[in-house]
Amino acid sequence: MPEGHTLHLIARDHRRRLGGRALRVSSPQGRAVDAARRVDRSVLERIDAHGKHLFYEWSTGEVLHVHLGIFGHFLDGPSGGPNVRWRMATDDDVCIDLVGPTACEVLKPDAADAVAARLGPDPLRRDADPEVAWARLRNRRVGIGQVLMDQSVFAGVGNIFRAESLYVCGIHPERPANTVTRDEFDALYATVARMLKQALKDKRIVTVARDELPKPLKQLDRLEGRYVYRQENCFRCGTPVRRWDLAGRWCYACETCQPPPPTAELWR
DNA sequence: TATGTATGGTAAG
DNA sequence: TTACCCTACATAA
Repeated sequence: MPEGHTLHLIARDHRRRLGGRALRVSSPQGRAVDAARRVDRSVLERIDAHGKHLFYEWSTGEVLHVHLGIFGHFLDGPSGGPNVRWRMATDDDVCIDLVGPTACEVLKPDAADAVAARLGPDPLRRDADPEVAWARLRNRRVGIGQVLMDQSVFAGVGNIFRAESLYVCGIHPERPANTVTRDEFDALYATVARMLKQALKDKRIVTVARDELPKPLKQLDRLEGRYVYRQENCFRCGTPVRRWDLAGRWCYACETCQPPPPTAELWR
């Protein structure tokens, strides 16, 4: 159930424990047996996180592509359960199991590149280029809230970072993307980048600025430390937070701090 | 114990 | 636009 920073944490952990070693790869569940056989006993040379996607490069030249989706997660194995899609183990003590992923496939380099090429800039990566995001969003008429969640525009942004970054920038999610100014875009990109980096450092998502927090980080409940995401009232002004369904996902906004565009009001 | 919800994305229609 | 993937967790009963 990750947003982008989680995948970078996983990549970092797997790099440390599995990187550079010949691994025993299997699919106890049976669903990816052939794929596992193709890389079994080869060396895991490189692990890359791009947005919510993970890429594992093997000495065979092939690439394992993983996307966790809502349900997917890694756990330290061997877990014994019948639902392990993918297992990577060293000869000694490390065993990492993958359960319930949306994607778990072994690809040729070209195909893996094609997956990565569809993704927009991930602010947690050195190669992230904001201009790509700007170019992909500036002509779109749908709400900026929808565009922010589009992984081909911003890679790594999920529902929490969407709500919180738009809040911080004072932009309503229903503002058509093509009405977002260059200055607003720059602020939005910088905000998303800052939030992702902070979450990477904290290993959790606390978007409220440190000097606004009412109590120490460690004492914050799971849902605290957010301005509007899953909040009853706006953190700053107390206005009841509006929640509505946007393309199948809950969207949150404070319509005092984030003035709705004129067109949105006509529909209400 | 049962039920509902979720930080996501794809493929089918 | 809908169905699906098919887990973990919180809350209700």
